[in-house]
Amino acid sequence: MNNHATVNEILVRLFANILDIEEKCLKVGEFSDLSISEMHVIENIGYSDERTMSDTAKTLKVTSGTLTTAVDNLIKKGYVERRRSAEDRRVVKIRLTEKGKAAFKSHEDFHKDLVTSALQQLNSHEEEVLIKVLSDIDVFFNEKYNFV
Amino acid sequence: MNNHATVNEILVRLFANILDIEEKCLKVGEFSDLSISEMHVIENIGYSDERTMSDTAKTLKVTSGTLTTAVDNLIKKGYVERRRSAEDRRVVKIRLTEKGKAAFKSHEDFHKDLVTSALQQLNSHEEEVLIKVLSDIDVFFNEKYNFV
DNA sequence: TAAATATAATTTGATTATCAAAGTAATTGA
DNA sequence: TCAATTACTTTGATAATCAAATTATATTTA
Repeated sequence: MNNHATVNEILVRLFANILDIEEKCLKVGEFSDLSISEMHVIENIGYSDERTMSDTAKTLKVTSGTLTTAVDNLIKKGYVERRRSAEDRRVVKIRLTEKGKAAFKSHEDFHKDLVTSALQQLNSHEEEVLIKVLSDIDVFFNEKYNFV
Repeated sequence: MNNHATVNEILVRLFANILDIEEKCLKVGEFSDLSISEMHVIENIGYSDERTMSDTAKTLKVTSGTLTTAVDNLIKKGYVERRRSAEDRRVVKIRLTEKGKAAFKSHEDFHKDLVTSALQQLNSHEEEVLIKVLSDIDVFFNEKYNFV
């Protein structure tokens, strides 16, 4: 029970810290004209070659109106391209430009670096446990709060 | 190296999920007139009996102007009280009202529940490793990114 | 197959969170 | 004592977001 309070405190702090580190590092890097939420849109598109607006909005958990304006801005800044689908002309497909891909890669590298730094602190047994624990928690949250 | 990619993916997903769960649970609960960021202000004040505006702004990492408007709204909604310090009349002290304390407790309980749920998945050895690992990472981030 | 319904995206109008810079009032220190 | 500093608030601007209305297209159904 005491442990739970500890974990809670550490998690709250870790959470705030990570968000903060991400934001500050973005602001001093090559792609500082991107906000965190714009970077999250890029991150979301970047894992696929091409995505529809509605799928992207759904996984980002924003309304399609919100995504439309976000994508408008990313297009203006040269990170994203938009085209209408030929099969279903209601559908709009978005993909990263070369600049978008570079930003995606840079953000991925930052993430990897963060994780590598963190894992370097651990011995191989701890690393194994951490991975198991994180997967378990991930699965569990998806089940328990799947109404979300 | 492969592990790092796994940890990265899980963390990104876990992060998004936790933020989302927090927001959605807040919206269906008793204190649904509070936004997440308002709840974070309450959380920050709640650990102390009374805090100054500048200390609070600093730990929340927002400007004092931002905090002033946030506190204005929290006062309007009845969660926070503000008074000028007698010792130094430039200083403004804020504290939670009874309603604010109730909201704080409710949010704490939610956090505890989340952590308890997560920890239930683990045996005691795993739990121990998790706590050590989280503390190590927390300390490490504070050192590595303390420019932030 | 024409009309009704559903779907995908955008636009509109609003709110909230945020910042930087300017302003106000109180305190400190040379 | 008055210039500089500090603590906070106000102002004016911008980002991100939503819900609801709108437009265009596709699907279903009578």
